[in-house]
Amino acid sequence: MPEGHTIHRAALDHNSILAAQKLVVSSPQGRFTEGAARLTGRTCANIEAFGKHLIYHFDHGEALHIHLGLFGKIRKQKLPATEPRGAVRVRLVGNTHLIDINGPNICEILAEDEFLNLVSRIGPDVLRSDAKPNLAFEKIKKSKAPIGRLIMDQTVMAGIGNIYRSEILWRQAVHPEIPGNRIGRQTFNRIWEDARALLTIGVKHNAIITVKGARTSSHRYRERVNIFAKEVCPRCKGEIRRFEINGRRAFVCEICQPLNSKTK
DNA sequence: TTGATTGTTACCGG
DNA sequence: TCCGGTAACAATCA
Repeated sequence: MPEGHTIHRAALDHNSILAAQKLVVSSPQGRFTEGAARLTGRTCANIEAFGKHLIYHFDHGEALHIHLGLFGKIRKQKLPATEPRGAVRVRLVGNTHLIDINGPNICEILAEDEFLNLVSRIGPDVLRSDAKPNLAFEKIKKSKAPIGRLIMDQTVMAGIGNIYRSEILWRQAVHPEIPGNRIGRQTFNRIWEDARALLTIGVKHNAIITVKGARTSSHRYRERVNIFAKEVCPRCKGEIRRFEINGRRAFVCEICQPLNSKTK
C-alpha cells in the first residue's frame, strides 16, 4: 500500500483532524496496550512524514512512530466510532474523527533523541521542502550500486517505492542497472524533480499516477502507470523486460532506457 | 487454500 | 568495512 505519497497524505489529513487535541488512544488487538495507555489523554501537537515514516508528536518530546511496511493500512472515519476492522494495532480518537492503524511494520513510542536518530538515518525526502537533494547525489555519485537500487534506498533518498522506481526511471530514460557513479548531476536532478512531481500527484489523488492526463475517476490502475507489471512499452511498443533488484520486481524498456546512455 | 504484494531490518559471508 | 543476498515479519485480497 504505502509509498511516500500515502504517508505524506496521511500527515496532511491527520493534521487537520487530530492536531492540537487530546487524543484517546487504544489498542484493540492488545498488541500496543502499554503505548496506548501512555499516550491516551495527551495532546498531539502535530503530525509529520519523513519518507515512509509517520510521526505523531506528543507533549514531553515523545512521538508515536508508525511505519506501514508492505501491508499496513490507515483508515479514517467520522465519530461515532464503530468496531475496528481487521488487525488494528492502534486507534487514535480525536474530537471529530478517529484513525485506525492496521498491521504496521513499526508502531512504537520514541523519545526525542530516538526521534532525532531516526530522522538522521533517513535520506532527503523528495516531498519535504526542507530536503537537501545534494545529500542524495553525493551518495549516488560515489556508489557503484545500480541507480534502480539507490533511488529506492531510503537512506539515500526517501519516498520512492517499488512502483515509482520503475516508472520514474522509464520516464527519465535511465536504465535501472546504470551504476550510481555514472549518473551525472543533471540526470540526478531530473530523477529528483520527477519523483517530487509524481509523488505530489500521488498525495493529491491518493493514487499512483505516472501517465500524463490519467485520472483515478476515468482510468483503471493499470492505465495510470506506464511500464510497471506491463509487457509492452507504451512509447516504442517494444518488449518490457522484467527482472529483480534487491528481491523486488523491476521493469525496463531496453530501447527507451539504453544501458550505455551517457548521463550528464 | 495459495500466492503475491506500493517495505524494512538483522544477520551472515565474501 | 562495506557490499549484496536471505530470512523474518507484517495483513489482506484475489
